[in-house]
Amino acid sequence: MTKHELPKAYDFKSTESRIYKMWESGGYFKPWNDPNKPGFDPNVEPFVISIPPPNVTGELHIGHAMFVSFEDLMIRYHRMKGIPTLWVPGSDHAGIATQLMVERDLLKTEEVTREELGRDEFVKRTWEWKKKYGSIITNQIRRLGASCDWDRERFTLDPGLSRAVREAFVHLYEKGLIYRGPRLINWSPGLKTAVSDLEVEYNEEEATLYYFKYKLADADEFIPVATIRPETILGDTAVAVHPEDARYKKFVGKKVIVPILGREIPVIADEYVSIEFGTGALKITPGHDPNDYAIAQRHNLPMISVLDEAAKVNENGGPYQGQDRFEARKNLWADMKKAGLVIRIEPYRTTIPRSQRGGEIVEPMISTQWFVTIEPLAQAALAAVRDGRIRIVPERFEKVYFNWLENIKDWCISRQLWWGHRIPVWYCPDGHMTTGREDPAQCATCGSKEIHQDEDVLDTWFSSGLWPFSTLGWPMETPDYKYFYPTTYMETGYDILFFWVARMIMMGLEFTGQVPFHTVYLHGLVRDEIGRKISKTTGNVIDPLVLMDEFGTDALRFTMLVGSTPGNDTNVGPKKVESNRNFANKLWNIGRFVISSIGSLVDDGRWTMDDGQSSAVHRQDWTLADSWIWARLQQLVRDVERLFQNFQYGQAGQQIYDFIWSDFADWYVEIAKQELAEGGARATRAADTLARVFDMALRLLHPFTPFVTEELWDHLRAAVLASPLKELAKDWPEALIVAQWPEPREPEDWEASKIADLELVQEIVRSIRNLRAERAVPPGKRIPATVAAGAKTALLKEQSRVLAALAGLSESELTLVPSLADKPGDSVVLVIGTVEVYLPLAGMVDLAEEKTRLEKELKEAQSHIARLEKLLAGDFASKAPAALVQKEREKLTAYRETAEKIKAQLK
RNA sequence: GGGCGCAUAGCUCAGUUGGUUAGAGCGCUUCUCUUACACAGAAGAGGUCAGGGGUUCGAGUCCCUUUGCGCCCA
Repeated sequence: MTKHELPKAYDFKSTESRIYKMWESGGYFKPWNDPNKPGFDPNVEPFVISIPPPNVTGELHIGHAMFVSFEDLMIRYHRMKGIPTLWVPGSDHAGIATQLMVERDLLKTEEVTREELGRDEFVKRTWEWKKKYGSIITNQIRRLGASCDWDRERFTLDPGLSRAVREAFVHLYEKGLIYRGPRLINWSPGLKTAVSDLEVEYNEEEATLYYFKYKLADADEFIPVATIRPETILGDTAVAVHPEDARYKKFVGKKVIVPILGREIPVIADEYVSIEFGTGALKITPGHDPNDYAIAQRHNLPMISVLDEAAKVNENGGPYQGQDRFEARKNLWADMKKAGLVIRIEPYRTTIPRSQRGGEIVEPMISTQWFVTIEPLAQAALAAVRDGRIRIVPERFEKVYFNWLENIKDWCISRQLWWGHRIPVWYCPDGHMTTGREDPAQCATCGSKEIHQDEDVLDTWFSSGLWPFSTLGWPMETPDYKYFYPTTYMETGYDILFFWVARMIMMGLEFTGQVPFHTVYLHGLVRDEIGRKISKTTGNVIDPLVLMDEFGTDALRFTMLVGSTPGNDTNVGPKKVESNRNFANKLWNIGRFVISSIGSLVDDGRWTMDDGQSSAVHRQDWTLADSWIWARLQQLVRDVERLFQNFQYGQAGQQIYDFIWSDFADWYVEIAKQELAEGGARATRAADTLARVFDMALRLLHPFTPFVTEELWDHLRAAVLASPLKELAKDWPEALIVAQWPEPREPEDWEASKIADLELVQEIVRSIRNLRAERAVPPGKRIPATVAAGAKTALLKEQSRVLAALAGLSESELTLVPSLADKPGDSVVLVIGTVEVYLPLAGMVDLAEEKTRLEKELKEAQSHIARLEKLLAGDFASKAPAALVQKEREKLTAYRETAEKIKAQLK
């Protein structure tokens, strides 16, 4: 392998799909311990994630990129740890979304509505649509590098998963936890279906408050009433006042007349009414308002529906029948004005319920629907988190979870759609209901053969709630179900904690008797570059495909993963992705250097391998730089492990990034260049360290940026195997994706001192570079230097080549001595701790300027001395941990020495 | 109304058992196409960690409070 084969810049376009195919065809995405295969060991605990199923006909958006990045990272990390790992992919039929999409398409291409086609034909067309477009999203998820086991891909309408839905429904029905009946529900007039409470969004908007008169039936008096929705007057069945309201007390028990319609309705007293709010009198429309519905139940009031399924006024609306709700509002109000019933209107801000899909105003309506009695399920779900069987990360979302489940309302699960799981209930002419795991041939009550199935389908979330176990075969006790269930992590956005996570927990406990997963990890939502919510109307949609085309998948993934904290929203924009593309390129070029260095080693047959690779003991022939980078790497491995255990993935990624760029590339590689130039054993050792460290860095980085690391590692492995270092790679597998994860080990004695020593070298180099830049010494010019290094003389002599190379010193003119009798004239002096560096910059030394500079440094040292003296004189010395106090004492000593040196210079 | 989060460099954000010189990316200034990388290297400027109070030897970090912004639930 020579560097000629590696292009100068990382070309993700020619790499990503090739690598993905290699992984997939190599079978790396499949768990190595598989209950369906010979040699299966049931005692090895697997790591399992079920994918949050995307809409089958949807297209990739930035939210998908987010969860895929996190889940793939979790999966790859555990896989590299040698744990049998399964990531179950799949998609969701997304009832409303898909049906709408197909309807829209049919209208456009064939100018036909679904009603014209009929149910069977429409469902057939939708399946065709699914077959045609259903793989788009999964292919896009592949592009993100997702290492799912595609052989286990599932779809919520698959026969197996449909059987699970059927079983779940029948189970709840037989247990008496499912019922059907007329209730006030949220109705979407545009979609002509019920939606659940969660699918309605409430936003404060500008509205109008209409004040009008409710005339008494038997007196020439009226009660003033205000409403936002005048058309609901048609459905009023009472006017309510507070029992203590002095203004209206006298009217309680009397009748008032519904405007225009002339119906008489009672005036009732109820504590719910607020005396201060509005006029203090409330019209009651139980058929179209949830609060009124509750009041009506307390007072046994009749309920009148005045709107039909398209939100047009029905036969109960008298002259307004057939008018749209907003049209009727206008006309009724005009008529009331003519009748002298209008008081006034005023602008008013209030919350308007809108459909999450489409944004139309949702109408509360009485409708016969199917419901799940949710309370008992919620109790079990509460207990599972309370007693720690399920952990939610970050923890604060537990509170949100508790609060929702403690106040939960029955779940409306029927939808007036055609695309979905049809409710498995049949009716006979007498209205008896029959359900069962198999389609019935006759009514279970009366034996009638004239039965027809319920027209409605189930809420898509009803099937999604079964996802972690239905995908593994439940209700069948399949080998997969027995081994892989319960799953391990549930990773998803906090926005679907109620929609999905809570329901999976409830349903998992109810149907399988087990928690569906042990840990819920909630990521934040993606926002745009300046923190705005992403929406089509704002026009700030971020297309992950565009970002991947421009910067590569690894760059996008790294952006998703790094710089965010669990449960907090993340801003994403091209700038960030670009800088991470640069990181991938940096890594690529480090790789080119490492690989070419290995490639140019001469095999003289004298190189023998060390014992152990990942936990290498400190070697006699290691240079300071070798020891330092190895010690830093061990620190990194420890930190990354700790951070992964705490779900601090972003922080872990940041540290790996910093290590690779700031330690390995900026310092070790630069030092290694000079050692490689020396040739012989020294060069081989440097190449050995380069190879070892780079190998480990690639392993650590792999879960974050799988493509570039895999590609580089393959080249690295080939290069090592073809070099005198070949022993190093003798246990490496054929692909990084299954390479062993670096395991942390306890710090060894030598590490701290080697790190400190190299840090001194770094400080000296930085000081010299700084001065060179300030004095505009030409970058390429090698300058002489004299160093009085005191106790550090031996160390710095050993590092003289490194110093010279990194600081641009002339090695032959570099003098290192413990101390100087006379300080060199016409030079600039740098004081670094106890080390003095003299740079004879002939003609560039301005004595006054030097004095100012040194005085400034002295002042800084003295301020530290003062601070530390004060600190150490106080309670700190007695109360703080001894090691810490010792550290501060050493610092003080060092500053004092520095100050002395500077003072001597100033004399 | 209840709950939660956020406020740190010009911008976007890290900083999780409290440890004394607060970091990154982008942007900015100066220099360099040095044989891995200009998608780069070197040097630099830039922060009273929203305000106030408290706990502590020690607070960006813990507690209370005020202000502003955002989200969720009703």
